[in-house]
Amino acid sequence: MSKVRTRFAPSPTGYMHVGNLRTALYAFLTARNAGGDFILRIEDTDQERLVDGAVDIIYNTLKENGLVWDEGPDVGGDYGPYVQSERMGIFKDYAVQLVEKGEAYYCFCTPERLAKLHEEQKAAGEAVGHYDRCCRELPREEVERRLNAGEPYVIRQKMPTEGTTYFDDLIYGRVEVENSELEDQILIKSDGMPTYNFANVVDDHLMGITHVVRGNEYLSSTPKYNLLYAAFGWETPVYIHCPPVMKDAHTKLSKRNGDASYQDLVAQGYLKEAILNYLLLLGWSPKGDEEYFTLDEMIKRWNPAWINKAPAIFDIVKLRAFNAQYINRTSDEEFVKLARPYVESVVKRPINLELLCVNLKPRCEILSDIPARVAFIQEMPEYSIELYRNKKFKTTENDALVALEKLLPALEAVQDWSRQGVYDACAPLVAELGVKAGWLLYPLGIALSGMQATPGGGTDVAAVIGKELTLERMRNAIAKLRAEL
RNA sequence: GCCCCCUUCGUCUAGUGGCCUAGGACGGUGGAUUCUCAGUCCAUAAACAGGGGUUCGAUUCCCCUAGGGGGUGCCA
Repeated sequence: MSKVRTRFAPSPTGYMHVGNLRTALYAFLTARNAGGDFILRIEDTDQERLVDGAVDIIYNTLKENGLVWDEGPDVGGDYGPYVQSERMGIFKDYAVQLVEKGEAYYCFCTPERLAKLHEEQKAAGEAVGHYDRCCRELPREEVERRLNAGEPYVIRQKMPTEGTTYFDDLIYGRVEVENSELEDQILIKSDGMPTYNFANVVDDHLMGITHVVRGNEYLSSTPKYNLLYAAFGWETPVYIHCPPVMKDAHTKLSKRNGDASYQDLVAQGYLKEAILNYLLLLGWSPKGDEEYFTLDEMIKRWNPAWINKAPAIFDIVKLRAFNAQYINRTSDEEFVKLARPYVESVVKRPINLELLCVNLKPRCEILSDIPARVAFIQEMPEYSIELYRNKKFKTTENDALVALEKLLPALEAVQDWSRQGVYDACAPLVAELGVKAGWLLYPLGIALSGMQATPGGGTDVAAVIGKELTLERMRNAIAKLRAEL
C-alpha cells in the first residue's frame, strides 16, 4: 500500500474558524498516525474572499499548534505549486483529455440561453438548474467550426444517464445516487479557468492525495468526483467527510454570525493546547475514558473511523473547563509568564507576583479573567461594609471591626512579610480569642480588597500587596467601619 | 421541488442484538475540606425523536413519519 498523504486546503479568508482547525487536525492526524505526509494547499482562487495577510494566519495557526506540513507553498515539495492560483494553467489540458475520451464535451450555450432555460424549468415545475444537454451530441465538425470561429465555450462533464453511482465514505459508509440526478457539470469555465469541482479532483490526484479529509458539505458532490476519477482512469482516494461544527442546533459556526475564530479565542486567553484538545473531542472520541492528550498522544490514539456522523455544537462552557484544566496543569513558573501581561495591564504597583499567581492559577478559567480579579490591588473599589457579614463564621460588621483592631498591631510588628510570616502573626490571636481562623482573617481580605472573593485568603492578599499598603488599607478599613457603624 | 446525510442525558459522547437497572466528561444540584472565593474529593438528578416491523430478545437491523443539516452555480 502506498504512503498515506492527506491535505488541508483552506481558503485564505483571514479567519481561521475552529471547524477549519479541526479539519486540519483530523487530516494531520490521519497522515501522521499512518506515518504519512501532510500537505498544505492554499485555495486562493476566490478573489472576492481574498484578504491580505490571510495566508500568514493559516501558517501561524498550524505552526503554533504543531500541525507541521511536509509540503506546502513555503516549503515546496515534489507536487507543486501548492498555491492554487499558480496551477490555473494545468487544468484545461486535462479537460481536453476527457473530451477526447468522450467523457466531456464543448458547450457553446450562452449564459442568456441558460437563464431562459432555468426560467422555463421553473415555470414547468421541473428541477431548476439542470442543463438540458443541448450541446452534448454536437457533430464533431460543428464543434471544430465554432471553436475555430472563436465562439466562447465551456467544457462539461458527460454524466451517465442511467444506473447509479456510489462512493464509500469512511464515516458515512456507502452513499449512492441515481445518475439521472447528475448534471453535466462545467469543468472549464468560459474564461478558461477550471471550476472548483474540477480543479479539486485534479489537484488531489496530481498531489497523490490518498485520503481526502473535508467537511460533509461535499457529500453530495462526491459521486460526481468519483465519476471524474473513473473517467480519467485514476484511483479514487479514501473519503473522510467530517460533520460540521455548529453554533447551535440550527446554524453553523461562522464568521458571518460573528462567532469567535481560533485567533479570537487565543486573544481571549484560551491556551492553544486546550483549544486543540477540545476540538479533537468535538466529533471524535477515543476508545476509553481519557480526555486529555498531547499532540503525540493524539497521533498514537487516532483512528479516523471513530469520527462521529452527527453535527457537534461548539460548547464554550466545556472549552472553558478544558482551559481551566490546562491552566491548572501548567507549572508555577510557566503560569507567571502567561499571567504577567494580564496582571500588569491593571496593576502598576510593586507586588509579589509569584505568590499572586499561585493563588490565581486555580481561580481563572481563561487568562482574561485575571484583570477583574486583581484590579483591587491597584485601587480599592467602593464597597459596602455589609460585605463583612458572613454566615459561615457568623460574623457582623462589629466583629470585623474587633478583628481588624486586634490584627493591626500584630501585623505592624511582623518582620518577615511572607504569607507564612503574616499567618504566624495571626495564629496566636486566633487561639487567644478562641475563634475560627476565618472569623479573624475573613475581614482582613475584605479590608484589603473591598471584595468577597479574592485570589487567596486574607494573609495571601496581605503578602501579595506588601506591608505598607496592607497597613494603610487596614487603617482605612477601620476608619470606615467606625464612621459607618 | 428533487437528491444526499443526520437524530443517545442541557452539551460533547460510549454503545455495532442479550454485558444496558444505558457508561464517561462538561455543566447542574447536594455534601466534605481550606483564612474568602476557587480548587480538590465524594454523592446525586438527567437521554435511546415517534410509530411500525424483524427477532426468543432491540439503543443497536429494516420501513415509515417528524425534526434538523447539506447539495442542487461559468462560488469555493
